[in-house]
Amino acid sequence: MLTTPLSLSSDADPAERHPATRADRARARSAARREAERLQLRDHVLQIAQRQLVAHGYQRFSLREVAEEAGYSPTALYRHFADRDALLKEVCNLYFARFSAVLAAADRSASAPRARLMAQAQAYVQFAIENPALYRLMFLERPEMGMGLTMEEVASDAGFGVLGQAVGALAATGGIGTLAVPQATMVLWAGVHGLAAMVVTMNLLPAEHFLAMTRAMSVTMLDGLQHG
Amino acid sequence: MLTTPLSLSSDADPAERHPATRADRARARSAARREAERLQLRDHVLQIAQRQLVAHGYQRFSLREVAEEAGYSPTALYRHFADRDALLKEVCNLYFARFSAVLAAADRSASAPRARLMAQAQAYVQFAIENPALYRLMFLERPEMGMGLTMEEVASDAGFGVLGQAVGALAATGGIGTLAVPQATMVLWAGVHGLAAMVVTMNLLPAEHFLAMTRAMSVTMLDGLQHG
DNA sequence: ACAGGAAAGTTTACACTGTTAACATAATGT
DNA sequence: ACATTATGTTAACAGTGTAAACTTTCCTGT
Repeated sequence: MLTTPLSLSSDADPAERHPATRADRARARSAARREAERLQLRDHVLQIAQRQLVAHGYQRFSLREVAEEAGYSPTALYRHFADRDALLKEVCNLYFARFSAVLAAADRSASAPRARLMAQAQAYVQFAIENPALYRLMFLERPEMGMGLTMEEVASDAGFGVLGQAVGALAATGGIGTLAVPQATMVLWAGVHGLAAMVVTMNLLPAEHFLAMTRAMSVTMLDGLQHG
Repeated sequence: MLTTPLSLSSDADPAERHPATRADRARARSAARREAERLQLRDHVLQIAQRQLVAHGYQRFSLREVAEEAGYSPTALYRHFADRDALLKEVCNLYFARFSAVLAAADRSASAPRARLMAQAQAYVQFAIENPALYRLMFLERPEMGMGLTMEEVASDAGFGVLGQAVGALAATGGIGTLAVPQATMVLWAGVHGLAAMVVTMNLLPAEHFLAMTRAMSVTMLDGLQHG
């Protein structure tokens, strides 16, 4: 476990591109192939886990069922993931990247700071509407999974850099009153998070309803920040 | 099961205050006593369940453990509660009353509509800080338990009558711009709910932090409503 | 007063869950 | 060729919620 990645990395070392013996090359390629297989398996399991998570929801997500669908015995997964929570954490991370990409795309869809923030809020709630189980896992159920950071860190630049930057841009145009940028960011985030939490919790109401409410909330908060 | 409550209610019928025979009176008192015992047991179990819920959190709440502490076999509770969720729902209802009482008290602590809403928001988050497991159960985990209502119904008069009334009072003084009262109520609720959800989810941060953020959020939203 | 029946509770059992330990086996490094 | 490591599997443990069958206790109608 220790030697394999080391020999692999030393193989990638440009100083020794072509190892001396053919046996060395074969060994390196073998290790690389095994590593690739391992990663492929991890990806496969992660995809199944993600599917089952959105299908059955967090509460009924079962490690054994994932193993069964993947074609392994229940305990086999423990070779690749520490435990159930570690597996879910990886699913989480996958979607965290996707989520911040969605927010970034929404941010780019407008130019004025206020419009950027409105678009972000809309995309934020839209994500929660489309992936309720995932939003729940990321932000409600297991906070350690989503982030081991404090709220300020998150708001500043860790995962929600786009939000913080847009708020900064708004502040530059005088759109923020007395509040500091981190505080304003947190307020905006918490407001939209409240709507997203409602989306996730009560899945009965139509999506448009929540989106309309998101608009109302966004303009209210932005107006409030301005005339603060 | 059918005859007992009927005879009891017919006993309470003012038309026949004193039943004819002594046997009838004895029978009625016996039924009443048994009913009282039953209610007392329910209360006992509910108190234990509530204690274990706040102690271990929702995820690790176990029906069997409640039964054990109450001194019953696991399946005995099924005579009094349909299933685990029904039991939790009753715990929920207990605290729902307490919660709305807290909000009402906060509302009475001030007179101006804006001050009333600020006080309610503070009390709201304070409740989440003090009873995270319960807030989670009531508003995050099992929405059907807290309420089978739509958001508008809740906001109007079902459980959050105090909130809706305060918003109405604010609207009367012209404190609300273009938004209608139900919408404004929902926005305010969602904003504070977002903070409460954060409190419940990441229990690491100090309470004062969240309370300060609650103030910032409240003034921002109220300002935003006014200059809408 | 006594048979009949409902109510309350217990034991047993089932189908699950996550997780650990012991074992098997195949691929690899020396 | 031998030892080791990686990758599985099976067996087992301690939990969980819940349903069915059985006991016991108490109440009721005749």
